[in-house]
Amino acid sequence: MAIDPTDPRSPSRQIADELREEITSGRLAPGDALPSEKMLVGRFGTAPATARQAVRLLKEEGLVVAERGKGVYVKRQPPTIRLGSHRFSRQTRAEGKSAFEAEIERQGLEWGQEVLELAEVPAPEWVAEWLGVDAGATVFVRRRRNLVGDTPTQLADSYYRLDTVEDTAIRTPDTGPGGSYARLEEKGLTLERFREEIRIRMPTPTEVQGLRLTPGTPVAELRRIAFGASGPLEVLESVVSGDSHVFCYEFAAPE
Amino acid sequence: MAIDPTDPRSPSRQIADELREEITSGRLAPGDALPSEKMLVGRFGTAPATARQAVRLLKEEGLVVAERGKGVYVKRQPPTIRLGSHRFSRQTRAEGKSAFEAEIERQGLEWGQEVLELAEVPAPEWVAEWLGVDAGATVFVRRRRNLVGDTPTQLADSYYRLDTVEDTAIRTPDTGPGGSYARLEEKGLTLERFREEIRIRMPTPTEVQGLRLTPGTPVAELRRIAFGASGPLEVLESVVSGDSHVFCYEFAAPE
DNA sequence: CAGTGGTCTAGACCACCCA
DNA sequence: GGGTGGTCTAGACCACTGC
Repeated sequence: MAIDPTDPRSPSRQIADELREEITSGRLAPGDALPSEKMLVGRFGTAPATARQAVRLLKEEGLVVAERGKGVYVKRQPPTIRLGSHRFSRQTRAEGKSAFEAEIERQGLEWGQEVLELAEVPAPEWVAEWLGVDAGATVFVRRRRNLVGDTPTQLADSYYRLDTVEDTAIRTPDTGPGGSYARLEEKGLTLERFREEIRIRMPTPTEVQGLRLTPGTPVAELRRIAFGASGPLEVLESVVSGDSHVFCYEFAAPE
Repeated sequence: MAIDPTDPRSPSRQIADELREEITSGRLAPGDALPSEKMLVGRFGTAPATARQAVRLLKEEGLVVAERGKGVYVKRQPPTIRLGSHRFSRQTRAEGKSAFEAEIERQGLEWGQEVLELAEVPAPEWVAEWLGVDAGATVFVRRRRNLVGDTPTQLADSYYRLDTVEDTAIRTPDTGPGGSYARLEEKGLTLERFREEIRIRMPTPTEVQGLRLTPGTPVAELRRIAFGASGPLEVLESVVSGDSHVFCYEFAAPE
C-alpha cells in the first residue's frame, strides 16, 4: 500500500502500477474517479509532485482523463466506429448515403459533417503523385470534419483533379445524396477499386484541438485513393481519433 | 525568443511550440540534439522544471527521444514496414516464406523471429468466438516476437483449434518453410479469405518493454482471422509498433 | 570528472467546478 | 468557499554517458 524504498521501481512508478492494477482488475471501473492528488499523498506518503507524476504516467497510457476542477477519471470507452472495406458499396450510394454516413447509421449513431474549406490549392507532394498530376499542380480540396453525435471523430481532406470535379456539386458545400462518390458516378466516372494506407502516430496540437482528443489518445492517418477506369479519381487524407475507431478489412487469399 | 508573459499559452507551451517549430521547419533535423535543459533555462529564463515540462510535451507527441546521460534528440524515422493484403499470397508460401518474412525481404530488410511460448491455453473470449469454439475451451497458442534487423517490431499470438494443428510442425518451434499457413495447406486446409481488424492505442508497460518502444509511440493491435472452406483456421492477435509500420489494403468497389 | 536527463522535495498561485 | 487539477519556483540527489 505504501512506498517500498527497496523496490527498484521509483515511487511514482509504484503508485502508477498500483493504480493501473486497480483499473485493469476492475476495482476502479470506467467513469470512476481516481483518488485525488492529496489522497495519494496521504496514502503513499510522498510529495505532491510524485503523486502527480504517477497520474501523469497513466494519462500518457491513455487509461485516465483529468477534468479540470473535478478530478481524474478512468477513461470510458467511446462507442466504436467500424470503418470497413464494405462501406463503399454502390448500393449504399443508391440509398442516398455517403460511405461514412452509412457506416455510422448502420450502428444506430447520429451523424454530422462540417465543411471547413473548399478551395483550389497546390497539390502536396504525395497527393500529386497519387493523383497523377505534376508536383505543385492546382487541385481541388474539400476539407471537412465528421461528427458522431456532437463529438468530432474525423478530419478528412479530399483532393480531386480540377477536370474531375468540374461542374459537380463536389465543389459546393452540400454534395447531395450519396456524397461525392455518387456525383462522380453520375458523371460516368465509375469507382472500380480502392487503396488504403493506415499510419499510426500521436496527434499534433492542431489535431488535438480539432478532434477534442484527450492526452494519451493516438490517431490514425488514413490515406485512400479511389480508382476509376481511367485512373485515380480522388485522393483522401483523413485523421481519425484512435480511441473510437476500428478498421476492418476482408479479402480473399491472393494467388 | 524569450517567454512572453502576456501570451495566453503557458511558458512551457511557448517553449514547446518554439522547439516544435524548429523541428517541423527542419532547423532541427532528425538525429539532432535539442538544447539541454540548462541551455533552455538560460535561453528562456524559466525554472529548470518548466523547461523539462516543455521537453516532456514533445516526448509525448513522439517528436523527440531522450537518451539517459546524453541528451534529447529529434526522433529518426525508422524504416517503414508495409503490411499489405497481398502478403498472404500462396505463391509466397510456395517459395518457402511466411507472410511476414516475405514482406520484410521484399523491402531488403533482415528478418528474425523468437518463439516465446507454445502452449495449450483456455481460449480468451474473443478468440473462442472467432474460432467457433466454446468459451474457455482449450486452444493451441504460438506466441512469438518478430524482429527486423535486431529491433523487435511485432508481438504475435496465433490461436488454433487443437484438431487443426494436430500432428503438424505448427506445434513445434520451427514451423518449416512457408510458415504455419504452408503447414495448414499441406494438410488440405486451404486458406480462402482473411478478415483483419486494426485498433489503435497506447502500449502497456509490458509492450513498451517487449517492443523497446520509446515514450510517445502508439501501437496498433491487429486481429486477423484466416478462413478455410470449413470455417476459421487461425486467429491472430498482433501488437505492432506504430512508428515503423504502414498498413496497406487494396480492394475492388463492392456492389 | 563534467554534463546529461530522471526523479524527488516542499512549497506557491491560478482557473475551474460544484455545492 | 473548499476541493480539484495545471503550472511554476528553487532547489536536491542519482545514474548514466563520454571524455
